[in-house]
Amino acid sequence: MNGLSKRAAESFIPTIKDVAKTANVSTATVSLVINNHKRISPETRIKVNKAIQELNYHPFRSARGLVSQKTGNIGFILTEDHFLRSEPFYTRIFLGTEFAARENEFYILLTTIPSNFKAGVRLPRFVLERNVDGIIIAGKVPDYLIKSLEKYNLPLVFIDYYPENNKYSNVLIDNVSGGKKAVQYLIDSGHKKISFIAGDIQHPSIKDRFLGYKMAMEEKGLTYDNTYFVIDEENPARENGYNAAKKLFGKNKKITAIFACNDAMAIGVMQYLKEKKIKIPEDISIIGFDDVEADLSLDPPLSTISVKKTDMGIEAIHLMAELLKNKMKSVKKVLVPVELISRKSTIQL
Amino acid sequence: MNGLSKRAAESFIPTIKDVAKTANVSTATVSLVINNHKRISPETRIKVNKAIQELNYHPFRSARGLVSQKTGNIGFILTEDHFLRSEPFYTRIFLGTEFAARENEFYILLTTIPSNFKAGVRLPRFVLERNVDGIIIAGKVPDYLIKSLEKYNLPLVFIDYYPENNKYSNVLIDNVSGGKKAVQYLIDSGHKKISFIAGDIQHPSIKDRFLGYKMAMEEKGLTYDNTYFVIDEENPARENGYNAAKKLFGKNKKITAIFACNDAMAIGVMQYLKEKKIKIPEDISIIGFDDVEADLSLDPPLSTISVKKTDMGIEAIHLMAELLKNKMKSVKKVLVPVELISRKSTIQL
DNA sequence: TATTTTAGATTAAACGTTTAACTAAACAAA
DNA sequence: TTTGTTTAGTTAAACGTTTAATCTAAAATA
Repeated sequence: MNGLSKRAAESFIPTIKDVAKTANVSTATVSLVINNHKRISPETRIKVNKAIQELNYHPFRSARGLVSQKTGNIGFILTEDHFLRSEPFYTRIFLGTEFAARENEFYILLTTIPSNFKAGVRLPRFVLERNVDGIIIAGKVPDYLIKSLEKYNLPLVFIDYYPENNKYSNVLIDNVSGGKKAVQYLIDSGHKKISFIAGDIQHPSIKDRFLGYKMAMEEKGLTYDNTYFVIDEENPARENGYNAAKKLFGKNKKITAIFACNDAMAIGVMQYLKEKKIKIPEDISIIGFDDVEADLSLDPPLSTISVKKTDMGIEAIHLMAELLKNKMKSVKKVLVPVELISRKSTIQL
Repeated sequence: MNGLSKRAAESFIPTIKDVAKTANVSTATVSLVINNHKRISPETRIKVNKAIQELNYHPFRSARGLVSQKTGNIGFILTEDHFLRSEPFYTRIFLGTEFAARENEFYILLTTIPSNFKAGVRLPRFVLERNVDGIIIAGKVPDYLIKSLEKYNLPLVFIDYYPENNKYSNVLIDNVSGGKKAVQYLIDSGHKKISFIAGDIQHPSIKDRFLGYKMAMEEKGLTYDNTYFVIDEENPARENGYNAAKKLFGKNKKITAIFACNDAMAIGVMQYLKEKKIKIPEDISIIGFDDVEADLSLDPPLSTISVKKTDMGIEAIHLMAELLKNKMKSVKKVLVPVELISRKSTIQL
C-alpha cells in the first residue's frame, strides 16, 4: 500500500488529502496553494506543486462548488421558438458563446423556455439547482422571466434584447446604422419609393431599424408617409411578411423597393411577389436584415444586412467574465457592427 | 424568525434541512423521497412533498454531485479543427445533442482538443475535474486521446467515427449507401466515366463511401481502374480537392463526372475546374457528400448527399442516456440515413 | 404468548473542498 | 527582557447532500 486513499485499488484518483500527505502539509495548505493565496512560502508552494504534479491531482468540481457556491458554468437561455426556428440565428450566437467560453474556462449550459413563459412555469433547472454563476439571455423573452430570475441574484447579460428597466449589460446589433445602410444602398441604386415592413414594432431592435430607415430617407431628402409602411404585424415571421406585402400593395402601387425588418419577413414578401408574378428585382428590389442561411437558397438570393452572430456571443461572454471577476456592477453595452451584403434581390434602377 | 436556515435574511434558498424541519422528518427521509426510494410510506411522501412545494425546494446540484459522483452533465469533444472549420458540420451535430439533452435532463459541456492531441497535452478540464458522467466524441480523434480517457471509466459514445478496437457505441452516417446513391444518380443521368476523389482514405467513413462507389459501378456493369481515382490526399479539405483534381486530369481526360468524398473537396475541385475553364455541369458533373451550408453559395450550387447532422446528435444522446441508465454495456451502433440532394452541379448527359 | 420478520423511519458518517479562527515561530520595537 | 507584530502554517467546522447501518414499532409467524 502507498498509504494513499482507498480509491487506490481501482484507477487511482487522488484527492486533496493525498496531496497533503505526499507534500507533508495540511489540506488547508494545499488548498491555499491551489487558489494561490499570498501567505504561502515559496518553498511550500514548490513542494505542494510537486506533489500535485506527481499525483496528477485536480480538484473535484462538485466539492469546490459545494463550499464556494461557484460552478464555473454560465447558463444560456433561449425561447423554444428561437431555438427551433428554421433559420439558425440565435444558435449561431450560442455557438459564439461556446467559442469564447473555451478561452475563459467556462462551460455553457443551454436551455430553452416556453416562448410564453409565465407564472407557474418552472425556471430553468440550472437556476433552481444553482448550477450556474451567471446567465446570458438571447432574444426577446417575457418580462416575467426576468422578474423571476432577479430573485436569484445572478449576473445577467442580454443579447439582441434588453428589458425596459435597462439595468443590465447587453450586446446589441447596430440596428440603426444597419437600417440606414440598407436604405442608403437602395437610394444609391436609384430607388426613391422605398417601403418598410415590420412585425413586433415595439421590439427595440425593430424600432431602431425603422429609425435607420427614416434617417437615411431624410438625409437624402426623400419623403415618405404611412402608405410606405406596414408595421403592424404581430411578429416578424415569414407568414407575416407575406401578409404585410399583401397589405402594402393594397395601399401603395408605386413602391420600387422594400426594406424588410428581417430576412424571415423578406422571405414572406418574396413569396407573395412570386405569387403575384411581380419580378424580383426587376419590378421590386428587396433587402432584409440578419443574413440567415436560407437567404442563399432563395431565388434570387436575398440581399441583406449581415449580422455577426458569432461575435455577439463572444462579446456576451466577455461581458459576463468581467461581471464575474471584477464584480463590476456598472452596466455596459456593446454594439456589434453590421455589413451590407448585396446579392441578387436588389437592382440598380 | 421562521426557524429556518440563516440564509432566510436574504433571498431565502431552502436546503434539505429546512424541508426536513417543515415536514417534521429527518433529512434522510427527505432525501429518500426526492430519489423516490420505495421504503417511504405514502403519508410521509405526501407530507414531504408538500413541504418541498411550499418552500420551493430544489436540491443543490454541487452537493449532490459531491456524494453521488454524478453531475448530470455530458461532455462533448471536438478537435479544434472540426469546431473552427468554415463549414458547420460538427457544430450541427453538437446542436443536435443540445436539442435532445433538453428532454433528457442533461447539460452538455463542449470542449475542443488540439487536432494532434498527444502525450503531454492535458485532458479536457471536465474530465479532470470529474464534471461529466459520460463523453460524446464527434469526428476522428487521435487514438491517444481515447487511450487517455479510458482510465476514467466514463461511458463513451462516438459520432461519425469509431476507434479500431470497436468496443464503443456509436452513431454513423450510412456512408455506403450514400456513396452508392451518389454514383447511381450519376449513372442514371447517363454518366459512365465517373471519378472518385478522396483524402484520408483510411478513415472508416471515407472507405465506406468508396465502397458505395464501387458497388454502384459494379451493379451497373461499369468498369473502372486506378486512373479514375485520386485517393491519396492527406485529409479531405478544400485545397486537397483542388490538388486531387489537378492530379486526376493529369492522368485521365475522359471523365464526365466526379464524386468527391465530401463537399469540402468538391469545392476544391470546382475551383480547379473554374480556373481551367472547364464548365460545370456541362463538361463535368460533380457531386459531394455532407450537405454543408457553403454548397448553396457556390456557382453552381453543389449537388450532394445530405447528412442529417441534427439527428446524429440526437441519436448519440439517446445512446448515452441508455448507457447511463441501464448501465447497459453492450455496444450499440446506429446508422443514420442519407438523402440525395440534386442541385445544379450535376447534369443529365 | 414469545419470537421473528418487516416496514418505515432515523442517526451519523461520508463525499472533497474552502476558510475563519487559531497557533507557533520569528522578528521588531520598547 | 518584555511585548507586540508579522509570517506561515494548521485545525476544525462548514457547505448540502446521500446512504449504510441502525433503530423501533407493528405485523407475521411459531
